[in-house]
Amino acid sequence: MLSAIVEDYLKAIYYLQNETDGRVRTSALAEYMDVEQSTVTSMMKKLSERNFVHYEPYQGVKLTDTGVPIALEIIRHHRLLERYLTDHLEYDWAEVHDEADRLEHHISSQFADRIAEQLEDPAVDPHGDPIPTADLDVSGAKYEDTLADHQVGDSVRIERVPDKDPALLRYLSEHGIHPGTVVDVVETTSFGMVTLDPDSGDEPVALPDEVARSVSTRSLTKGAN
Amino acid sequence: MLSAIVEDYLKAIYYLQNETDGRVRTSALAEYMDVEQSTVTSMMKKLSERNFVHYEPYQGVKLTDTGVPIALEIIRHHRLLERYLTDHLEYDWAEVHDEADRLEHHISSQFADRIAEQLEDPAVDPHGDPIPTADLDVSGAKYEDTLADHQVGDSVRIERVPDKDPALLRYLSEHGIHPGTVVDVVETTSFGMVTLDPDSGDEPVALPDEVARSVSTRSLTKGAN
DNA sequence: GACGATAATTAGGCCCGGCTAAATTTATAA
DNA sequence: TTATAAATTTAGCCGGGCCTAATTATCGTC
Ligand SMILES: [Mn+2]
Ligand SMILES: [Mn+2]
Ligand SMILES: [Mn+2]
Ligand SMILES: [Mn+2]
Repeated sequence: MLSAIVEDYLKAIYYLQNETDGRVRTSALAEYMDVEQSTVTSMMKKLSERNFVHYEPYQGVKLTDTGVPIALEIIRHHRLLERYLTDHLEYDWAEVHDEADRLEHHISSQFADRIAEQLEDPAVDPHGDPIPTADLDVSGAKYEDTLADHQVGDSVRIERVPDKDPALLRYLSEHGIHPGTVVDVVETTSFGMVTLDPDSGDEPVALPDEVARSVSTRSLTKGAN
Repeated sequence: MLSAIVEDYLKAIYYLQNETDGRVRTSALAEYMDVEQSTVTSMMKKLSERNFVHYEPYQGVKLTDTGVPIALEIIRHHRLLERYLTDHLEYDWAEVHDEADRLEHHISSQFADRIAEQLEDPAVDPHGDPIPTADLDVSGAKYEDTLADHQVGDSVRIERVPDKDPALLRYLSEHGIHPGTVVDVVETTSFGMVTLDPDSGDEPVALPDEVARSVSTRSLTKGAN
């Protein structure tokens, strides 16, 4: 019915419209999908034709009520697969993304349901991203702040890390940073660096601001300054 | 690198050339792949171009030494997946074929190796077909005779059943026929019917000759007539 | 309010994997 | 040996998903 490519476009639009909180621009999609803008334009016309998106020339696109559940279904597949690969097939969390990104389009919903059952309906994937339920509810796990939003001295719990960069994931895991890890913010600099001290006893870790902004957190205690 | 379609053609050629023991004809491939003959012709030219097959116009094709391991790799994926789906994900053996036929093209070799490890390197899939080893050795499990080759009174063990027809698989499993089942041949008719009496105590089962010819067996004891 | 930079779309083309209809080759049988 | 039937290939087309180059729209700035 739907090609893997079409599904990937819908998923990309879903992500981007939740980030920018509005219409998704052709340029943003082209960058995200790693194709030329003209390719995006022609694809948007087709998706619009099929009623998956609202498309206004020169103004960007937005998923329709038909498009959203398709995107969510694929995201459910993706995150369940990541969870399954790490929990049952000994994958490292840095390896799962690519495998899940292919398989998400080819497993049946029966397959998804079976692995969900074996995993006992997990709420989040290995990177802390919420897994939509079987009826595509995604209300759980809205992360508000990030590592970049805290003050020196704050104690915070890591909730979610970006899942697409294996090098970053390996770096984080080498320094004991996972969803669930509690860290103290020990330093922030004017030139864009955040230093964390994990409660686990691991050595302090330094992260550039851009990374810090992509790591979701929950505030535990405010620092005493 | 290789499209799922190309992989399916190579797999089909592999099957057909082992059945007919020679060149695979355009018509046979067209039938098997459910496409027009002209489609097969143009695909054979491309596969030949890429050195996956020897193609002689009007004479059919044969896999090259480059083509064979590609086919075997996919067959390995297919059969490992079938085994995994039945053993670890509660699939019925009648359901696994379609799922495996899609996923075989999209799992990494890492994925294949991990499930092989979990299954402890199984020799055969749920239908009794041999699973090529990681280095693509397929010397194990060569089945010589079929249900149609036996005499009334013979006791035989079922070794392998055809895996593509869910209705047949359901019928067989309802009558207690699986690889490993031992049955007595109790009747053969001139109008193409074989009747079996399972040792398990299940009721006798009747099968048309064409099905009987597709069920591989091992002879245990000759009947006393 | 017009101008230039930037973003987006259009035009036209390529490769893939299908199709139908028309040749052409091979096989069969008189 | 030759005619006919059957199998196969060729020719030409289509949709999907990509590209480059050319055109057009939008937006921030003077
Ligand atoms: Mn994907
Ligand atoms: Mn993830
Ligand atoms: Mn397949
Ligand atoms: Mn099988």
